[in-house]
Amino acid sequence: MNHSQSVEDYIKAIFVASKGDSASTTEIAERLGVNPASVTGMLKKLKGLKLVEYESYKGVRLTHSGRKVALEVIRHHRLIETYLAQALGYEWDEVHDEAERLEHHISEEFEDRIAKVLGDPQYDPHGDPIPSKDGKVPPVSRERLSDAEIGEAVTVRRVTSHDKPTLRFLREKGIGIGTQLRIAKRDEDAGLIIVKRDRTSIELSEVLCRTIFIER
Amino acid sequence: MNHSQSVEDYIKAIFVASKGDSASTTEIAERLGVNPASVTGMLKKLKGLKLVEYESYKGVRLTHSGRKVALEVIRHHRLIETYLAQALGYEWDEVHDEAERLEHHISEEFEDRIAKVLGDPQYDPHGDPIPSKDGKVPPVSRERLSDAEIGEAVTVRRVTSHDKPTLRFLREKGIGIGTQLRIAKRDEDAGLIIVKRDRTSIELSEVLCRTIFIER
DNA sequence: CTTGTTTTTTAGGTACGCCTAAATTACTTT
DNA sequence: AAAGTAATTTAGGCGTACCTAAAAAACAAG
Repeated sequence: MNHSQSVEDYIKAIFVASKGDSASTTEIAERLGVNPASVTGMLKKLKGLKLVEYESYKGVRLTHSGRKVALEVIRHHRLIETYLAQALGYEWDEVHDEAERLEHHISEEFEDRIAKVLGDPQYDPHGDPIPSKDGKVPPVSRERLSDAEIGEAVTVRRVTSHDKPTLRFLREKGIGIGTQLRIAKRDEDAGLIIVKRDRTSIELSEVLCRTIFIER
Repeated sequence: MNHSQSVEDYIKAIFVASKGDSASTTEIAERLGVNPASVTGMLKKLKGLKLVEYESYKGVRLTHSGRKVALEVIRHHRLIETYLAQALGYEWDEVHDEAERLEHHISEEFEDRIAKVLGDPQYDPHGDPIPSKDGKVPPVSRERLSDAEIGEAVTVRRVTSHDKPTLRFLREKGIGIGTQLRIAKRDEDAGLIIVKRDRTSIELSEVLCRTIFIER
């Protein structure tokens, strides 16, 4: 039940890499900034811990208990991010690194206390869902800003790009979770979408808009 | 400027072990729950990092820069303890372990933010002084409750015992930092000191009273 | 179905921080 | 000053998690 920081990092990486099906050694290696050869070694260890199902050359997937570990780590991460933003005034582009380091070192007690102070939040500052203690993941929007029609009024619910400069850019433009936008124009050639927040118009790249999830 | 958790733990242990003069290998080993042979190895490493002055069989002492590291780690530890107590409602007997793990993993940014939220506190929940960012240590009382005279009225300023059951006992008796007490009686034979808090009288062992520092 | 490319694994090695057992140095006592 | 005891260091190992280089398996294309 208690795993090394490395183990937790691998499990988390496997969880996000294997959307549904299984994850490849290479992708895990890339996510962790580690050599593929090192991943192979760790996968064998994780198999021994019964956290993954793994056969040479066939990819990995989390076991039930591996998935549980992943959700716990992600819960820690997102709760900490939320706490940093709400209680300590961090901006949404500043929370990730701090949470990344802290997530492995807080106790159950600490987790419970910050969750309580925050009123058991369901979403973190990026709109990412915070798994509950019993492993339930709150629902998320699957509609992308990039798919919205001209003239539509939408509310920003989630931003999956965690790139710092991008998040800072959005913040400076006054766009965050809960912001209301209207699609004003699209420039397909330049790959741009022009949106309006109140009366100000903002140019967003199509690529960025694919990471912004909305409610109509 | 950035050290491993082990290095930080050793430096902290050396700092507290070497009150004034130099620390012995054995004492450091005991404090860290580690084999003396392991300490020797680490001391050589620390010497290479210029954090300690060390010659075989002669004991260790921190260099200027080692002392700086120690004060930083202690600042982290005590700030976190204070934060846990003030912002998250931890009791003074619950803060140590959590702080011990977190102290190595918080950023400067985090340190600054919690210090600010707390209003740059000078003392932690046990009354231990919190070194300032530039390495100044606030003054502490050197008068022990065990040395107070019968009839004297005193205020508790610091408890250096960090033993959990002891701290819990004091808390349950309503004794904490800032509590006013009057020395009612002494039983030298039994090694007891009877104090009064408001109208209730409390029996404390002489040994415990030597870890309680007061203001008269 | 064979060849070439990509992915993955094996083999061998490094750094860190710990361990035990044995040797050495320092300290104490007579 | 010698002998015994205690503290410390040396020597040799272990586990974790990483690396590079080389071998092997899987995949893709003609």
